[in-house]
Amino acid sequence: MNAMTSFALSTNEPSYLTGLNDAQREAVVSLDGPVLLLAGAGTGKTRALTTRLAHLLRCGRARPQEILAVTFTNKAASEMRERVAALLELPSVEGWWLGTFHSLAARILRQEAEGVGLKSNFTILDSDDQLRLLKQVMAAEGLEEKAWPAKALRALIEQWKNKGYTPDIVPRAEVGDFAGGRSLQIYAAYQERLATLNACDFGDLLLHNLTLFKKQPEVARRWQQRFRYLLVDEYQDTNVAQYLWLRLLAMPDNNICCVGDDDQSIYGWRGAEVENILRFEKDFPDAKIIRLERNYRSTAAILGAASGLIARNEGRLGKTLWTEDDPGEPVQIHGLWDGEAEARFIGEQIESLQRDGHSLSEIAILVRAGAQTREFEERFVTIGLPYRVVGGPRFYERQEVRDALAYLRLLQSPDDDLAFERICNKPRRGLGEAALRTLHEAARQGGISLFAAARQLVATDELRPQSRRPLKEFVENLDRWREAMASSPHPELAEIVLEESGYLDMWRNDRTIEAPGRLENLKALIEALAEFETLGGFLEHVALVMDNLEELGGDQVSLMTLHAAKGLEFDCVFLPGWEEGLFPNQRALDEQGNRGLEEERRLAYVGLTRARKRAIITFAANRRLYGSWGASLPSRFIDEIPEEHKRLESDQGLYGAAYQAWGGSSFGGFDSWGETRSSPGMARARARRASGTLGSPPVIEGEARVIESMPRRDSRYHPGTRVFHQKFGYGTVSLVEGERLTIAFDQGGEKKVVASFVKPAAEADQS
DNA sequence: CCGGGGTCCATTTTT
DNA sequence: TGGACCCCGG
Repeated sequence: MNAMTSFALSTNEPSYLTGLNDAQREAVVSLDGPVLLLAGAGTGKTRALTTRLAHLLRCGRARPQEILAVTFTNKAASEMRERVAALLELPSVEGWWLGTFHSLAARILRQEAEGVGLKSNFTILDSDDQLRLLKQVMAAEGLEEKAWPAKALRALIEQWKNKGYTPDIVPRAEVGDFAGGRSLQIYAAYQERLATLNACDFGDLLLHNLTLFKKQPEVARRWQQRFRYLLVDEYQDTNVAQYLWLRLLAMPDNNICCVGDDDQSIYGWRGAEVENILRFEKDFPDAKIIRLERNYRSTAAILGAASGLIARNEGRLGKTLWTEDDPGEPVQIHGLWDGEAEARFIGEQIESLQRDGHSLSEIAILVRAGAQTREFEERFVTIGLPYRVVGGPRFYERQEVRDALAYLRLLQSPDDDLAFERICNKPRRGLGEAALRTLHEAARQGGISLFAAARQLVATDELRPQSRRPLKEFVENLDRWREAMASSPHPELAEIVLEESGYLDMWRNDRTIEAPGRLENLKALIEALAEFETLGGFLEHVALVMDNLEELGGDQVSLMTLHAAKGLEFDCVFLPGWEEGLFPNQRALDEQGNRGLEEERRLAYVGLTRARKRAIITFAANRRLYGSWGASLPSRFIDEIPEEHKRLESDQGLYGAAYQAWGGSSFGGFDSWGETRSSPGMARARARRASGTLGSPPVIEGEARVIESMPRRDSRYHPGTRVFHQKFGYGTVSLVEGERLTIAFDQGGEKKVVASFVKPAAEADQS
């Protein structure tokens, strides 16, 4: 131990320990041996974890290079990096072994690639590449794609990899009859293809690590000795492969600290094993278990509601969250007539909160399934309430970005066949299917890559001139650009490539509404490129950090799934759609039984505990599902929230009627309850009839206020005016009612929109 | 090579 | 209901 630091420790406590509660402090200073830190929602787990890391260094137990700190997401990793750097007053923690499972495994694998038959510069394929490769393999195996969807096989292989199975050790029982029982054979062929391509998919990163450590114990030993202390975040989300990897690396000293919350395990369907955390004490017999139970986030009422709910689950490790906070308001529960009324109600509540000075960014709507956001979006567009949907398509997954990346990958590694295939005819160069088939044939025969085959082929007359000419030009271009890599900085090179290949022109000439956005994205990509030293470094980043470029909007309500909300918090949280079948989700129940129900309940727990001050649950008595209407029952989870922590806001007996239904009594008051299905038209008519009596403020009131708050009447719009809307693109005004415009959008049909949300098409064109 | 139209399907999602 | 995907016609 370093003399200086131990001196500091013995005389006065390090400053970073002040302000921690007893449990947190214990979590920080219990450095040796296995520690399980059970950290309930909002109990300051990240703080404990980062402080522990800082403490390990400060008291000289380990040097940065000897600590392995693992998270699940890039977001969590960067947050941890920032906080550790801040704690230790370092400019950055560059080079430390702090990252996601995948990035850390990739880093190890780059150093050990030969051990599993790869070269150190292997390519990391994302799931899109993976799918295309799999399709090729399946075709080669003579499987009909229609009968056996490649996506299903990808899912199967992913499951196997999650469990740590290489093709040679997949248990018989795990092989279903997919592809006529040949799934395992295809898995093996797929792995072989990957090896030939010098490529890995995400699952391989960990799997290769496991294989390597198993086959070469001395390599394993080297890494075990290197990492003297391990920190693991969100341990309840680990799958078998990750678990095995951690156990291996932790040996022999088992200085491993796992942080997690069994009650927040919501990724079972993705291979996460709650059992990992439940079994911790058995895995590590001398483990120390520390509970963080003091909550710093929510009111006592919210905690009471959430705790009461989660207590229904069996097989928990058990925690009792408490707070010194005010009881606050009980959780509100509102029954509404249908989804439309629900959206209207929540819209009004938000406007009311806004009037009371609440910031929209402190309000979230958390739904069970992504499709539920739609109804809210429509409503919010109509009333002009700013919102953002969290978790849309991610930046590096966009078509244009992936195309551009394929160009860069092809420069970096000429033998990247998947990249070659992706862009050899983008923009169109007349290299269609026929030409590609010839190329594939030549490549297979010569045992070379597509690019190498192309180079050979253009020197012969095997291809017809219409293909040979553009292919020759393509090959020459690639050669030229690759030469330019030496002299031009890579952002500049990227620009040259995209320009000279005609790729940028392709989008400039594209008349669809997406085109300008795509060009923007390409610009952003080039800017991102500038932040990296090398092209290779950038590509590694892209492969593993499929991040969204954080769009910093103004003051907006957040709309997202419950899953996406994990780890976030808001003053006020709306939880719509708490209905049997929707939430808990019927499919989860059907497929997983009680296990599924418990995971749904944990999801409900996660939802409630996102709220700091206020949580509002709603349910609809009628819900349109897949186009047809059905009556729905309030979720059993509503019933499970302790009485003293909830307030039932019964509208015209709707709530009571529906709610009592759970107790087995009949639904009174509504003649439609008996019907299970009815036509949309009828339901709509009923909804209209009912909305006036449901006690929600009449629609007109809300809209009148919106109109008042408008600066002045905008006379720029008339029927026939061309306009542009941020989300819907271009359209033509068909009706003007004060500030409310009815617009026929070129894509997406007719919608009612507040005038301030659009601008004349002519203005949009200029920018 | 595009788009119209038919068909099928329908949690949750990170790396 | 709506989207994703596929097939075929112009």
